[in-house]
Amino acid sequence: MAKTTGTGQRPTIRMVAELAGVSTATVSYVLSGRRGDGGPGVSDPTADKVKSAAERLGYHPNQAARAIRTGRTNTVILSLTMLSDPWSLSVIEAVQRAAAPLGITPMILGDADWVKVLGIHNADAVFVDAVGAKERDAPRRLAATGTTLVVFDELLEPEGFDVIRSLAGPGCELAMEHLLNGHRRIGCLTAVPSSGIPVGPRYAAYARALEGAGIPVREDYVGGFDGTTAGAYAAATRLLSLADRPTAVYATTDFAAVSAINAAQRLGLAVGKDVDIIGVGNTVEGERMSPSLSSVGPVDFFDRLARLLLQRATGEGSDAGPGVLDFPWQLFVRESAPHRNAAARLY
Amino acid sequence: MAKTTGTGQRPTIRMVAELAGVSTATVSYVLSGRRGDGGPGVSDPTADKVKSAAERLGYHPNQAARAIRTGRTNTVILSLTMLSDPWSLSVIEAVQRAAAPLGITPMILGDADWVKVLGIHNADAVFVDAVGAKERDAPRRLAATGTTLVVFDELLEPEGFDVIRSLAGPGCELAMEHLLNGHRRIGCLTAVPSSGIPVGPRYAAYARALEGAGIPVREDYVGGFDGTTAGAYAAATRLLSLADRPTAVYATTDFAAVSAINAAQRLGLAVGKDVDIIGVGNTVEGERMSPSLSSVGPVDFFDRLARLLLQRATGEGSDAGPGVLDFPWQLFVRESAPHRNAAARLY
DNA sequence: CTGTTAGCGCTTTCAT
DNA sequence: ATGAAAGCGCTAACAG
Repeated sequence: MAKTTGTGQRPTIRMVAELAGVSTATVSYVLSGRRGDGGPGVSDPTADKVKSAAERLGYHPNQAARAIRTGRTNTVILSLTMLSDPWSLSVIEAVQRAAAPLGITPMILGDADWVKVLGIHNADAVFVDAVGAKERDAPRRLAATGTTLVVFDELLEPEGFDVIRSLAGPGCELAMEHLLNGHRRIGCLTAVPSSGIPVGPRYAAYARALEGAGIPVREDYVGGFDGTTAGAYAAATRLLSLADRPTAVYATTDFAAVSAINAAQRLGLAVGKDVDIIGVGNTVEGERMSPSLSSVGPVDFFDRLARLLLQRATGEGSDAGPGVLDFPWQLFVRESAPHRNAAARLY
Repeated sequence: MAKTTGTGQRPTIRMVAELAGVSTATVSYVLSGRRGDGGPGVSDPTADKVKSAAERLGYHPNQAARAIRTGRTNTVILSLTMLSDPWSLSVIEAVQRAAAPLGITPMILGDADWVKVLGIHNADAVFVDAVGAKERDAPRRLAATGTTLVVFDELLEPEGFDVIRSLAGPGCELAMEHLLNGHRRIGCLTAVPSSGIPVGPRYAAYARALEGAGIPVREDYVGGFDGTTAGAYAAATRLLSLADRPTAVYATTDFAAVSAINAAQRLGLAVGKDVDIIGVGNTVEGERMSPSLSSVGPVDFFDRLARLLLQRATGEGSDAGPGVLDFPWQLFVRESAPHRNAAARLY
């Protein structure tokens, strides 16, 4: 078997140049694009020599070195907390689809400690899916030192970086309105911080909607959990095991709603009949499961997010500077919480 | 509010040097470690000047530039197909735990196209969780050009890279033996390629074990699916809806087993009683769910994998060269497929 | 059309 | 104890 490759070291542009009998500049030119501005600028014979030399050596330009010169890494970073959440997978999928044709590689950062990492590593653009309470000014600082950021946050104002807002509040109210049209005993599943008190606009919409309907918030109807699938499952089981269990459950994320559906079925309840369950986020997982999950979510969210991120990464799209991107929300009525009317009320 | 940061450009070591009134060499020295070999080599006053200058500028050394000099990126790449699989999450978690104290950042590559990416981007070490049929020689090529690789594969031989084997075959036989001790109608859930024919050692163990027990493989007992959670759920539903449904289900991955449990419960079957379900992989998700999932899996797998990867990344641990790392497997009997004896047979 | 050269930000001898 | 300077692999002016 021919030993086609070499020494255990990565081939450099210089080795290619030597093997092809040309200068490194020519190699760089041939491999990375046009020279100057106008005409062709390369002869076919030389180009071929270079290409075959590169091929033989298994040469690929060192991105770190290229980055240091051009300032571009051909990389975008996705900082994703909760990788197990289908929402994250949808982000990844959409960004990958959009990045591939541009020769840009999406790298995923599962680490919660994105602030430190982004201070050190460079990417053409970075998406951050959650800024914690202690890091509210980190995006501004990072943006000031040259990091191109797109953050997903309901409250942050754009200061040198883009903010994506999903308008979850109004969206979640859609979900609650849907349930209130047929239910009065409505439970809630929501991830809670260690303090134990529910927070965030998605939970707020629950409380506000109940209040608006003149229904007091029952503490035993609020199932706080730790953010894990197992936790959601346990919380749902507790809710649905109550003597006067809720006839509907509003979950602040789709994945919690999926856990609730599984828990309900385990308890022998017919979802969409004995109990209605609605989620938030409108993930494909929920859409595909059986019974399919009713949910609310932004329209065309992931693709537009991906488009913005890559536009920022490439610098293309002569759009205006950083700003806010809002997403209109919509109600997706499916099997787990069908339409109800007066005749089909569960109370 | 004081405008502490500057121009929208990342501060360089030169800016720090100027602000501190020292040379770039000194800055580099202060911030990255000892100079020379022996004695201290830095005076406290200068060190302080440098540190405070760096602080004020929000300076962090540019990793790309550092990489080009040192050849180290302080990065490991995890190439993970099937990010939704809890197995992948366990890998990520373990590697992050092990990498953090070393100042190494794990980057996740969700892209299936790892060969191309690894040819371009550098990392101190790379873990690859699956090599497809068309890429069998890619690891060797990459290793020859200087990439430090750890691949997870049952068959590949180490040629300049490490191979991790889980010895799934013998492990899966453990699972089947467990089920055969109480069942004769045993179904199988397994992801199948587009060809539609089940492959791989995990499925082979199923067929072999049945054969060994003198039980023919029934085609309608083999639930092939597309690798997604939803697909596994559908396949399990089909299996368990058969007139003479299997009394036990062997799933070639834990996540498929979890789907099977959900499907069984949806159908009103008591898991661990009416039907036994066992998985492969022994993930924490399975362990924590209710009923807890019986499974087989390697012992201490993720931590040892992480240890090896980071050892390769740092070059520490004066171990021998690349080789094969085998993992002994073990049966974990939990609620979804309890111990059975002659008296408790379901046939 | 091709080669020479400077320099990106950083580390690292080697002088001082 | 500190600084000057070379050079990592690459790209981009500018000559030729």
